[in-house]
Amino acid sequence: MLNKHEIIYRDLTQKIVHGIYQKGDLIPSENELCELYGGSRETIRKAVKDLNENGFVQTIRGKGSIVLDLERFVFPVSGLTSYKELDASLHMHSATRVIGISDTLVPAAKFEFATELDLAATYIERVRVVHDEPIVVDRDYLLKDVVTAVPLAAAQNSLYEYVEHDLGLEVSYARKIITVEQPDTEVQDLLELTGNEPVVIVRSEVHLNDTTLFQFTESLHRIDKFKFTDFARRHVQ
Amino acid sequence: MLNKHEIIYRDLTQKIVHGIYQKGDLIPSENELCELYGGSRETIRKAVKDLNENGFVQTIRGKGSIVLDLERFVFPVSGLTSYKELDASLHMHSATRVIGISDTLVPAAKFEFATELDLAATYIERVRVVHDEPIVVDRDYLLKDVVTAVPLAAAQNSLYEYVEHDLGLEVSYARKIITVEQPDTEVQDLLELTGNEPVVIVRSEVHLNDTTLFQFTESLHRIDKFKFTDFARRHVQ
DNA sequence: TAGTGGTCTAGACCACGTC
DNA sequence: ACGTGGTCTAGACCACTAC
Repeated sequence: MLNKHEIIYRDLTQKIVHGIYQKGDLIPSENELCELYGGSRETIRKAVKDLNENGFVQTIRGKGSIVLDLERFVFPVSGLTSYKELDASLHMHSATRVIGISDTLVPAAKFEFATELDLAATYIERVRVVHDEPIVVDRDYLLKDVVTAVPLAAAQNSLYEYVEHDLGLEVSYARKIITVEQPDTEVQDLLELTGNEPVVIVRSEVHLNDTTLFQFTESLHRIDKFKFTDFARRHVQ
Repeated sequence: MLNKHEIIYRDLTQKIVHGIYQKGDLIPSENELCELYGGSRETIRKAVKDLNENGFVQTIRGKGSIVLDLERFVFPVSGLTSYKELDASLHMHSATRVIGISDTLVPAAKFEFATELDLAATYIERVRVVHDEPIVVDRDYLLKDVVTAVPLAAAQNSLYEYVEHDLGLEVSYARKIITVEQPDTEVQDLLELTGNEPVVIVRSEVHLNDTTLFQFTESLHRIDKFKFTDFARRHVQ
């Protein structure tokens, strides 16, 4: 069940995406939106705030909310979105090849935020293939404390769908570190790297809603296929 | 003048940073905060929402807001923060070397979001030096339509301070694209690159509060010094 | 001056966690 | 049952923009 402000948000984004409100237009004023959707102003304002934060509109005091030029859907760096979801929203027609699932300990050396040692985990290694080219190697460590086992089908389809839908866990937030490094030989093979190119590595530490540490992830991207985008707002400290 | 919810937000962040509320603790409940700060619940909730979004706490329904482990201050990828501000908040002790200021047209080929051609701009090229090592080359194009001239002192100190404080403009949002590419020879020289290493390039298109396009930026980072962090929350589409 | 967004309030009802 | 956060309301006052 969606909240009222989410329903309003979605309706407005749809109207922007479908050109009912066009780039440069003002969307209806907050008071008009109150009448249109039958909501109070604070509720409408939550929806409009989300439009702002996601780069759909720019709100200007005394004037209104202007629709921005949105050409937004390339690979996002920030955010916490599963590969499966990206694939769906970007229509990438990508395939996933599962290299292996096994039991290991989390390699604490790789994850500087890993404070505890000898964390038992299920290790999943996958390659993302787009147009027959390997683009990304994903290495996931799901902590045994939280997820006891991972079926192959979940790794092939979507880990997050399994974790959230089947297990009923709520993935909530992550800390990420992005670097550029020389890959090990296994990754060189998997990504079919010929020269000595480095790869972009996004390492993250993912937590559940109740702050439980649940997953470490390493995504290794071929640099020639790496193109991330971001929409940022200025918040002065 | 700060808003009430901003004052409350700052006070709470200070208490977390200084350990008055420690990692794993619950901060006072929203009702208690209402009494503590003499505000209504929606006002307190705005402050707490900001704490969540910036990774200070995790709010759990029926339970409270738990202080997270914060080791947050490395170079952020997302966000829109000037180098000068990063320098100050990270205590990087960096220096800026201004290579040149001149008049040019914006090289539209580099910025795929640059729709119009032949935009007149002031071009500023700078190198950021930390511990005597060149780390980043910043290339800024400030549109002549908005900023007629840039004094050398502004380039040496902080462009954003000049633009926001002296000119009274409000920098508001940006679209960014992050890639890894081979640099041109000038950048190789400036960054003292010996081999054939690529660089990380963050290109952005920056707008003012009133949606005016105002600046194009290209930041070229040495990959061995590149380490970005991010705090991300999951928002399911 | 009228309309816009920005902030804040006091109160209501609900869903969830704890005990 | 009680306290927690999550949502929504109706109304107020202010600051800014446009005319």
